[in-house]
Amino acid sequence: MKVKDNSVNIQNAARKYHHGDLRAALVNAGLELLKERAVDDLSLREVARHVGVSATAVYRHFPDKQALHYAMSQQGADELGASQGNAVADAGGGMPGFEAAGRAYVLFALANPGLYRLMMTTKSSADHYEMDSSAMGSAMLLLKNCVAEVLPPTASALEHKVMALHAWSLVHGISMLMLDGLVAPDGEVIDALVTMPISQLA
Amino acid sequence: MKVKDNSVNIQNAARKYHHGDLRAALVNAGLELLKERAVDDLSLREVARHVGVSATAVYRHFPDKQALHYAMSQQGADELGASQGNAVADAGGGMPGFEAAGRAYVLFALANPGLYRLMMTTKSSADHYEMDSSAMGSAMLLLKNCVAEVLPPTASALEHKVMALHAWSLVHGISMLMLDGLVAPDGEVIDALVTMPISQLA
DNA sequence: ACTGCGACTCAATAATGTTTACATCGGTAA
DNA sequence: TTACCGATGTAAACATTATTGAGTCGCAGT
Repeated sequence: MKVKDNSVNIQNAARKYHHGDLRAALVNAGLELLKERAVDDLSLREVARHVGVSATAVYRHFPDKQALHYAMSQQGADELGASQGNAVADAGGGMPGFEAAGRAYVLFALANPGLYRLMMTTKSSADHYEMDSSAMGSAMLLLKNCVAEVLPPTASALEHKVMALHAWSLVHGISMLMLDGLVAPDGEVIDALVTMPISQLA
Repeated sequence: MKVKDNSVNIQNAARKYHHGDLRAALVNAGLELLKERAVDDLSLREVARHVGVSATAVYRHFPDKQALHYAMSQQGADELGASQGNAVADAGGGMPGFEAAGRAYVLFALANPGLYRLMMTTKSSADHYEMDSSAMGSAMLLLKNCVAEVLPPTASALEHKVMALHAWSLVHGISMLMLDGLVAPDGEVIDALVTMPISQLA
């Protein structure tokens, strides 16, 4: 998320002093470890060790552990957004696109349990009360677009909001229930939930 | 919040050696602290301190910290179930009861952020893949009953399952979004989500 | 070559979860 | 009553953690 990168001279490719973009390396290592550990079993020191750097080096790039978590969360949200974007494009937009986005959301959560939990647990720094901003920004935007494509042009802003909320609540709910082992991760059930109620809302 | 108190003879009232039902006291202290702290900022030692007992005493009643969490989670689920039960009864069952249960669920989550997060995060010990068992047992049962009251008698088992899943996913989703500050906790929005889609499903 | 500053290391601190060995209470059986 | 024993609690110790502060190293521009 660093902004400056107009460099042209030798060995640029971003700030690269001793290590070579430690910040990104830390985030990636963290995401890597999150594939096998739960977030509570993931220590700052272990991430640093995994990158081959002293534990305190982390503090040159993040004010504290939570900040690292937030960065990881953001990158996860980007991946999720990209995955959903592809799904929507493949489905050709419209209502099938909407449903595909929902499926992609749940599948992402099931494929990345630790990361998904982190994404939903990590508090956005301040009080937002806006569906944009937050780490889930890009995914949110996509959701809004899907809603806009599905609802008739006469629909009110409230209707848009409620439909978006409904869809998000639904996919988040199934995801968590399946991650927690309360519901078997059955593709047919996912399909049933993602398609049925949405089409009735349109 | 103490439950058992049918005592007739002198100082029985369950196992009470040095302290007097430490286990319950620890769970209650944990729940108390969860009202103001997040679960990650809640240490075993602090709970013990709050009860006025050594930190290692906890291990006479719980094998580890997670077990304490699980016990707290269970008690929270019971409270939630009771709250929903009252709501259903007040609404007189049927579809209004179903909606009332949904509202009660979301309101519980908003009133107990730390506890609710704990309840959803705490993994049930083994792999269940059953919507019963788990800490959310009583709430689950209530949900099933509501669904049974609302669906026609001809509905298949799958339809029951999907409708229950849909409802739970929905209320859980709104709850989390509001707890995370992504959506303002507006009672009207809650009502809109809880009532509208369910009635369309019936 | 010198200097400054950004990126990193080392050592230390307070706090945590958990284990081990020990103390104490209360009921049971002699 | 008295001696015991297991359930319950304590104290000390250990490994690990997040975070801080005082340094060290090396690239950049002068």
